[in-house]
Amino acid sequence: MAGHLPVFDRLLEIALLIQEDLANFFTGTGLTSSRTHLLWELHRLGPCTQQALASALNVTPRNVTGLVDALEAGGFVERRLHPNDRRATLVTLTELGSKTTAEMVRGRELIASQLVAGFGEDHLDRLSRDLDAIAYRLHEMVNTERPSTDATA
Amino acid sequence: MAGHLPVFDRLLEIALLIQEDLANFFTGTGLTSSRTHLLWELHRLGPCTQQALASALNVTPRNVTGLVDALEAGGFVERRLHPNDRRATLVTLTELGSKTTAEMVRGRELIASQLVAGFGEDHLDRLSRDLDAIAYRLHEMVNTERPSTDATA
DNA sequence: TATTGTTATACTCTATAACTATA
DNA sequence: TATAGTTATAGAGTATAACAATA
Repeated sequence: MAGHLPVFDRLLEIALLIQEDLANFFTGTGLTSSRTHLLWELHRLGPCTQQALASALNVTPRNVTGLVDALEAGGFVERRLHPNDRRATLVTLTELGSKTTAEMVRGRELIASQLVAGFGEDHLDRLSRDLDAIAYRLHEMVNTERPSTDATA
Repeated sequence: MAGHLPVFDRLLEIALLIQEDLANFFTGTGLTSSRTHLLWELHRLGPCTQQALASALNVTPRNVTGLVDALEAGGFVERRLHPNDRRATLVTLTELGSKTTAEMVRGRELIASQLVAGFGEDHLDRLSRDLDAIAYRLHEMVNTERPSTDATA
């Protein structure tokens, strides 16, 4: 019966630490976490429209405008003409942007490997499966409209 | 050599989902995540000064002023006179605040148990230990000034 | 002199609504 | 008519700096 809270608390703690750690990692690049996130999606998606970024980041198009403005001012991305649609802009990484995302990839790998250094193959597999299960259940919980815990008035 | 990235990615995913889920849980209470966080710390610490809250939340005292203003307006907390120090205020939970934090405790336990439902005792222990190790390493990473990954210019 | 909380100011993220230019 | 991106406006979180009251 006991034993599940420690897991949850650890996960929460880890969630916060990962954020801190990642933030720490990018301090000095002049990037906020939102801008970092956009840059990361751009790296994953390749050049794309602001609409696509808005969907990927789950924010409004207006919000993307602001983030792209800032990243453009910082020299990380460029707005280019869309070949087929003159309404749209194609947001693309500049050289600095590419260098930065390459750095992000390396940093992510470094942190990832340090996190579980010394864990054997089987150990990693087992842990991965557990986390898979947990992530799956969380997805379910998020998508299931919470059945109202009767939060009082 | 391979196998650590999945773990990291899952942890990141879980981190985001937990946030979403918790946010979801408190939608309707009219509480933002920052205010929820303050309420939670107040629940953990008991009545305390804004300075103490600022330390606990790792934000500036000025920030706490704003959050307490909002929570006070919402009827969740009260500012009381500090018995020994007339400069300070003692922030305390109102009845509504206490009811809300009690709800938070229940919600946390519900989520926590659903997360690992069906995991046996040994399984939970093993997982807890793994997460302990990971949290420990993250603490180390955050506290160790990143040894400069040579982020270029 | 140091500390507690506040006012003043500013920046970032975020959202909605109305508008322009395309499609 | 619908879509892509923008301007206008607003609210929340956060920070620094200056200031009042109190220690």
